[in-house]
Amino acid sequence: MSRYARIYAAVRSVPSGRVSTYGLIAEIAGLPGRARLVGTALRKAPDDLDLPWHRVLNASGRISFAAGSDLAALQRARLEEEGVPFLRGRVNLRRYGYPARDEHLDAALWSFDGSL
DNA sequence: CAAATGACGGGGT
DNA sequence: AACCCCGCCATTT
Repeated sequence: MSRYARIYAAVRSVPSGRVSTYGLIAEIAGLPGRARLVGTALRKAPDDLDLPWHRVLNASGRISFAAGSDLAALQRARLEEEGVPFLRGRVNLRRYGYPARDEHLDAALWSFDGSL
């Protein structure tokens, strides 16, 4: 399985109404420390894959697209649409982050491997 | 092949 | 919080 395929699978594992981060997605995909690669993979992702790319934020809970850009507006709109609120331009990862503190990373890894 | 680029992240100021 | 700076590394010039 290619690195991109694992990244896409990890992105698909983020539930609606929750958000993850580039770094966490990389870790779940078995590519620790390669947050930038997640961005590269999402940029190159074919549209027909229908990935929930909008659920991936940076480590500060902020949208990584330039403020005011169309993509930034779309990402925020899609997140708010599924119940993820923004406070002063950022999402509270404590509440909406996936995997949450009690949903240990090991558990996320396990379910990820099982849903391949 | 060398240099630049970037949907990142962490540490320091 | 807001910057700045630097390490990271696959991709693209």
